[in-house]
Amino acid sequence: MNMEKTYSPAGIEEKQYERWEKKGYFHADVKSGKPKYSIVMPPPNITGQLHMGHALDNTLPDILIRMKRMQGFETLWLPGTDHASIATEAKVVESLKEEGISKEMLGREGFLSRVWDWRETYGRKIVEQLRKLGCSCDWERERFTMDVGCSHAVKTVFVKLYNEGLIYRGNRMINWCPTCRTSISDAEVEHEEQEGNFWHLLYPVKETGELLELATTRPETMLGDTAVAINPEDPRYQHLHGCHVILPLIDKEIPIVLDEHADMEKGTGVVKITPAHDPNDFEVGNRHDLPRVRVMTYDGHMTGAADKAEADELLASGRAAQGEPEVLDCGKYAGMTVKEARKAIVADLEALGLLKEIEPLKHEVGTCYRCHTTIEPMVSKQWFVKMEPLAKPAIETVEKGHIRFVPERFTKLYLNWMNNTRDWCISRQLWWGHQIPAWYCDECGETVVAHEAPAACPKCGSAHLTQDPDTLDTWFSSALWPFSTMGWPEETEDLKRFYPTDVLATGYDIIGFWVSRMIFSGLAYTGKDPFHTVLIHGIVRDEKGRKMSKSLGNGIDPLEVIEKYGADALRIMLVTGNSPGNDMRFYWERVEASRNFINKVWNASRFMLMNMENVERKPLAAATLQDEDKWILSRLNQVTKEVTENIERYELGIALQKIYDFVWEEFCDWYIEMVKPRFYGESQQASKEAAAATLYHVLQNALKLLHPFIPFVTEEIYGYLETGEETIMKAPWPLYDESLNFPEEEQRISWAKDIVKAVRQIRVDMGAAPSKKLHLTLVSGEAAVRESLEKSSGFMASLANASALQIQADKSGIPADAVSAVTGAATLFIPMDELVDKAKEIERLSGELKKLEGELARSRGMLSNERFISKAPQAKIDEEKAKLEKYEKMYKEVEERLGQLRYGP
RNA sequence: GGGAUCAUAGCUCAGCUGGGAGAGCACUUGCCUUACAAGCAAGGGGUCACAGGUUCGAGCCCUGUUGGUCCCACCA
Repeated sequence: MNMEKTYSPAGIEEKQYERWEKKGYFHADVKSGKPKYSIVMPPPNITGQLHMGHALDNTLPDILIRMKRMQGFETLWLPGTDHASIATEAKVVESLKEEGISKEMLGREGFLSRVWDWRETYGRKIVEQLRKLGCSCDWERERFTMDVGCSHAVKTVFVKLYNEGLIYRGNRMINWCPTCRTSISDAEVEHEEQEGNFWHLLYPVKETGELLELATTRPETMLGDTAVAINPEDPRYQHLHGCHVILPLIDKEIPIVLDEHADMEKGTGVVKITPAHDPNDFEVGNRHDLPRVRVMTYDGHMTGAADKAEADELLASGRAAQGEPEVLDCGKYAGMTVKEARKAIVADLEALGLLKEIEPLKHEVGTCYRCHTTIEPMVSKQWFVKMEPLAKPAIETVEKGHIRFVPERFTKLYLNWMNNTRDWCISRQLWWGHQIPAWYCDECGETVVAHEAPAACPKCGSAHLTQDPDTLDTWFSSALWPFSTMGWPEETEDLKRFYPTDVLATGYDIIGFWVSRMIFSGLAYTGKDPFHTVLIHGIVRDEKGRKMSKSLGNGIDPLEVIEKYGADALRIMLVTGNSPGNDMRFYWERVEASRNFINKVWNASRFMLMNMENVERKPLAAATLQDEDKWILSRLNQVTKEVTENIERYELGIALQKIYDFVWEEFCDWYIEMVKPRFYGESQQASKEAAAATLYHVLQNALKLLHPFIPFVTEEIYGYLETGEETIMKAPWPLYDESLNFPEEEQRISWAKDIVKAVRQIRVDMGAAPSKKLHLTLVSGEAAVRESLEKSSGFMASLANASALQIQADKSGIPADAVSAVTGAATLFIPMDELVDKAKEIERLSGELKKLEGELARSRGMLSNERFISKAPQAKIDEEKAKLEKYEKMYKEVEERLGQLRYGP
């Protein structure tokens, strides 16, 4: 036995992980006859480092997988990484910028080769970091969202949905990010409250000459107005039905249309309609067949003559898709940024007397989730997934309970998302990602959607076709992750064996992005729910409760934690005191506390091993076990049951708390202390062997229960146990065993513990030095109790530091001025050498009496309540009666003792 | 505007189906006792946000109020 006094994880963790991996413990065998249990890892982006979110994301499934593996399941935890198109592309563009290169300079192919280099570096890095965390995933099955298999799945789905009419291309309102220069989906738009203005503009009415007042938050879009809407019911404007307004600045005549969208309650009840730049207006435009006029370029400037010419040419060629917007030459405003144009247009309107007022207004503005640039709604030709038919079964499967969210409240969030989802814009104007498998004929404009580039246009026979330059939304491939990683659409062995998966563990922030899309995809393409349970966790925040972010610089690097305290400590920290779906804060003190617990486990093991050096290791034999042995075995047995149930219910924090308390308090603070006299004193060999066997059994099983949480240290210790097993990873999970319940011994040990605690308290109250040996006398009128206490006398004397312990039936021979205390089992007396302060002792006992009075009042109150007696369950009533009896007995004892002190015996 | 969630010890949080308020850290006191000072022992500290209700019994269930956080939403 050469264990260090304190456990230091450095070196040990690497060593153990390397061994596990080399031995193939993580690898799932398709052919084994065991029941399967599978989880796919939420693939981390290859954009950078492992962060706390990843650490949590992967600690939770690792706990589940490790337990299931020990329980005898064939476990597959499938890891991988995500190409993260928009985020990665931005990162690489940024890094190129430092070299003074733009992606355009490299060209598409050159750029992509740079991104693949990036992927090589960072993809590898993050996978290494997951290893450091201790993740027991099957690296032989590692996948990447852009590897051949996943790409094949993506193309298959795209072609299939296109042929079914569920994927279409068209001119629709989309969210445009001028910074990322791509469209993004509705899900990727975040709403931020911003200070803005409500500009009240005046538009002259052609027929009546009056000035019609309307309010807008975006005056710069007015050049693209193609109508003004009023509510058909609005009494104020009945006379304007069928009239027109003259759009100021460009003197263009546009109609006044009647539409429900104009809310009579809001503003002046008049709304300007800009179909090309506002989602509502787009709809109004459709209803009234209004032209769409685009006034902004894709990089956020006002359009000019060149933009118009380009668009006109496209329109004239007849190749523009239906609904292609016209483009306006904004004249003097052309080329201005949106911000500049707003200023200029407002100034010009004011000069014309057409600005009535500026009303300050707080309003929600859509921003890009990546760069927080204000989103420009635009009409643009993009690819969309028709959501309604796909969403329906995905809603049903959750409503029917086939897929369960933990905690349950997230079901609502999911359903809300699914019920309100609109068609999903999946095309991105990016290079990094799955290029859309659609080709357009250069001659006739025909669209061909296929796995491979077509040799010739099926319509006109031309050999000149060009692939759509756009790529797919990252989440399009993520949605297929649970099955694309297992070889789908091929009917692979893996797919048959491990799909559907069991649990998906992820943060609540990506339920909409990812979870919902996996569910509808799984149902649509495989006909199966991709998993039965979604385990939702919260966000790891900093100690002030803020989100960890790069811009705040408050992020804690998990690797730094691992370096300083070990992965085990980090894992405990992430699990303790946390419940599913709730956020948590990161505290270094909590990491430290976790590390301390690990060290405690380490030292308990050291204690056992040191003492077992001279004792033969024998199996547990009921005949030789003492009360305290049975007590701890009984406790372990219950903890085993509870912990297993808690983990199976995903209550990992509770499970860990229970083992933690068991190991630290019951096992270390009590049992080990109880057992010391048996090893150090002159006990029988059989007693030592029983203690050793118990220690060994309890420790071994506690280590197993702990292993899913702290895999490294438990494996390291397990190695010292000489179990004959190769690894704790595959050791059988402890089972609850009815025959190891010892309720009587538990009762007796609890009596003994109460007595020890009472003595310790007296010692402190009386200011007796801890080193001072005491004479302890226990008095109980019941023979059975005396017999029981007799059996515990060895450790009681030791734990109470008594030089002599006497157990008797009455108070004979006890000095009158002895200090005393009353416990449930016995009254105890300690004669003090020094004169005891009588008044102080009376005060102490009076305090006790008062506490007991309180208990009695409570108990009697309950039992004298007729309705309690008639309505409460009998067990509860009996329990209360037993308590009352006990307290009455104790009260009598204390009272008697006080009488003696006050008036003499 | 809709929805969710939280309010428990000085701080951060547990508290599972309602049956005598818990942990970690911090604090006080005393201990280097041969597993561990990353430790041991003892202790202080809570009208479980507020107001009602259901119940024999409420931190837990119901209603409302206040305050905080978050999500969703096409309010010009």
